[in-house]
Amino acid sequence: MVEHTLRRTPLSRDRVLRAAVALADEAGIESLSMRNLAQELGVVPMALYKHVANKEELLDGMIDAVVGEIDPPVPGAGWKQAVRGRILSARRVLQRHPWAPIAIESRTAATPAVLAYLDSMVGTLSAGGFSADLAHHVMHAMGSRMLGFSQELFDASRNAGRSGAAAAEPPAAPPPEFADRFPHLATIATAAFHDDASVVGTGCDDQFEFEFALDLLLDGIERLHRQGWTSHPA
Amino acid sequence: MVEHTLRRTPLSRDRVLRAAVALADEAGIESLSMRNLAQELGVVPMALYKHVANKEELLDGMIDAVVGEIDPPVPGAGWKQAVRGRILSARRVLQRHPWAPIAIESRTAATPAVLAYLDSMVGTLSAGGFSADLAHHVMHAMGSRMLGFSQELFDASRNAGRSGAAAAEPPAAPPPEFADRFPHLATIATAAFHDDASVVGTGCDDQFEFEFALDLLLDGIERLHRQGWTSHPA
DNA sequence: CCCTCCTGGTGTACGCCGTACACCTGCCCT
DNA sequence: AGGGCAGGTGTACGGCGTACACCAGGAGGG
Repeated sequence: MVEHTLRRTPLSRDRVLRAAVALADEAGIESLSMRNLAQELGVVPMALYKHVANKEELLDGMIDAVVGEIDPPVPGAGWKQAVRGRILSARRVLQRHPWAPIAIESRTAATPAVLAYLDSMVGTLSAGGFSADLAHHVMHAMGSRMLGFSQELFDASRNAGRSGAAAAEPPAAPPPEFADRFPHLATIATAAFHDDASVVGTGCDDQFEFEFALDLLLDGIERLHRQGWTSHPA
Repeated sequence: MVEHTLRRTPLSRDRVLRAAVALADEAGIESLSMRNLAQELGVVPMALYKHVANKEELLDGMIDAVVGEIDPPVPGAGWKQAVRGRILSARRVLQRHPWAPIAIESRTAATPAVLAYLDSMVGTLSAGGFSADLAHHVMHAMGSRMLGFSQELFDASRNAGRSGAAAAEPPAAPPPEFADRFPHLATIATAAFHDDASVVGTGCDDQFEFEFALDLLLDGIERLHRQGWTSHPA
């Protein structure tokens, strides 16, 4: 029975969560089923339920795991650099786990790790002299961007298809009638000075666009903060 | 056989789509199954497949239907008012169809109506004197907010529970340990000057927060536009 | 006038999903 | 030695999307 006792390290909530994250990373969130996950762990599906209550809780655990990967705030910097740096770290994390945005958005309530992250973000703001009032609105305004979401309308990276980093197929040249039906989109798409201009949502430098929006927000926030904004601006 | 021939108006793609939207509106997107929808229409599930290719295409059709509800741009105004007004209209539409954000986000590619909407938005910008370059970044920066998404981290309105407008249960008072674990969040939550201060994500004036973020972006954009921003700012 | 074809609704069936529930096994503690 | 319990197992149920074969009944041509 040696083979039997050595066959595998016993399951644990942690091992389940880690395997789930790995599976979602490499096969896409849509192939994360309790059955697939169990198979991956060499175990029968129902065994998982001894370690997570149900699939919802499994997802919550996965989210907490990835949110925990986000860098802690750098201590020295001012609020703006601290917030900016942390959000960019969050973005890096989410890029390692492309399923996470969908998973987080689909949850209705926040998980502990997410709350802790947001709490620390608010802490950075108050340390920077923000009123609770302004900090509150800022948190809302940043919304899910706070967690590194690019929240594009069509997010190519969100395909979550199989094999994770598999070569995204060449953007499938825009059909010729595209320019006729959507002339303005065609204009800004072909005016995409970055590397290659192909179709909307591709040929863009995602990182640039993300920082563009982030800095637009941060600059606006800084301005409000400096002029001591309070609930009745104009 | 009169009863038979009169029994119902025949199905059509349009009737299917309309019924699907209605069902999702009142019962939540999670109870929109081909089977439920068929039952609602007094028809066997497979009958639907004579009018939509599959569930994906059904969702696309639904999205196009609701995006089509968004007001056309008001002709007289400047770009800023035009964009602002249209986005607020989009938001009103999405509030009538709380399932739509989830549905739109879950799609990987844009549908025709969405493209048309975005195209017209870009048109407004170029008419306002925006370079293709800046207009491009602006579209990215606005992201899904363009369609009226509030894109909060935890969006209470996104519960999509049964019976649509059913009374959201009283916010379930924040557990006492909340303030200990997340002191900063507790601060901005209880400092929620709006009507009632209860827990993060509630007791906030959603409309106010949406416009706050929207104007933060629009003001920043206006500033860039006025100073003739181009790809190399600082 | 009949026959044929086509459009659109039907019935059955398959393979996937999450998970309830009863069961069994082997270890730890007394 | 024996009892309890943590943790892995097997079976089963109801729901999902949808493939595929079928059939009714009206339209159109001979």
